[in-house]
Amino acid sequence: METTQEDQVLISLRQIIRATDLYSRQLSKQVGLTAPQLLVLQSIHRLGATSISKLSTDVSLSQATVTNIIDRLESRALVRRHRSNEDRRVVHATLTDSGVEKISEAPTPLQDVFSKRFSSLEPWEQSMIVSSLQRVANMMNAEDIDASPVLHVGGAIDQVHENSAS
Amino acid sequence: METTQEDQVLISLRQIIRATDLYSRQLSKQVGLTAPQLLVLQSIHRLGATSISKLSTDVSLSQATVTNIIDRLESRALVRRHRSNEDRRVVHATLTDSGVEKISEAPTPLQDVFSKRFSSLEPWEQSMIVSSLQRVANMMNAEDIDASPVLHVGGAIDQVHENSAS
DNA sequence: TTGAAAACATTACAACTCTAAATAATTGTT
DNA sequence: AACAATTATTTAGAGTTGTAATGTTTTCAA
Repeated sequence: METTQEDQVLISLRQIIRATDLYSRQLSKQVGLTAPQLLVLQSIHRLGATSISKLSTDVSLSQATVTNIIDRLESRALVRRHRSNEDRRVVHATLTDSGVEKISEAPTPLQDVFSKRFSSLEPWEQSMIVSSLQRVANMMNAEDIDASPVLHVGGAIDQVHENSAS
Repeated sequence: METTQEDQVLISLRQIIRATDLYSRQLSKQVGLTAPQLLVLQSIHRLGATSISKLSTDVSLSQATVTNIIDRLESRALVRRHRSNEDRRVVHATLTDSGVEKISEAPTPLQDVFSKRFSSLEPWEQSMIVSSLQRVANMMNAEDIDASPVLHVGGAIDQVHENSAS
């Protein structure tokens, strides 16, 4: 039986998902934070005091999951919760001092190896990979997008808004 | 603040992982099987009576996880276990009749939308996506593979087999 | 042959993840 | 003002996943 292109997609995806998970656990040992925890922390850092729901869409996790993660972060005093005054339904999360500190000492949420190798690729290669990933993500979420004409492949690749100007 | 290419990778990845998870749950409602369960079932179908460890590398999951999944499959009589006679350490898993039936009625382990849209892409587009995914997977696993500069798309998959006895 | 090391599988445990239901607060309608 | 509908978050419950520890069986060497 031969492997189709689609099979290859599936295989790669599983490997990627697994690698991501393994790295998360490794991270947890080294820094004391799992990848999703770090992700949420960074998101709070970036967005300022935001609602749980905003965080949830930002990191692509359900509200319940974010609540769960914040529970843990709060119990370690990396994050603090307080209800908004304008709208007492919403809960704002902010970083504590140790939360900020923790972020600064933490590595990337992606494998270091990956970062290193990825950044050493040619810009066009990076773009190709990014646009492929985006296409896959898009094709998977395509419930609403029924006939979305977007994504003209040619344009997608040229879309290099980042010029590695280091 | 600007999003780098690497950020884009991370974002897409999270979306893909989430989409995969959501689909798995949807599948579970429709067919009564989660994606990894289906995956394991198909793997047994394809490989014949194999050991747990072979299955585990085939579907990119840990042994413990496969054991766990097989527990569930066995309790539903989709799979049967029996110890090998040649080597009584290993456990073989085989499909029952209802297991085979289940497979035939199950959809792809990937979103139907995805399959549909992916298969409607031009061959070169498919190849580009596959090779991008493979590169990502490889860059993430790159512990052993130290300086492998090139990925010949065809052969890339076999590389992952090797699991170093350092 | 016997004992140590290795290989295979399972168990125990902890984290993550989701959906659905429950709780709390706001908004809109009458 | 009171009640319904909506919005935001949390809780409850179940499945997936991995590591570490455990129990078996095999292999190998003295």
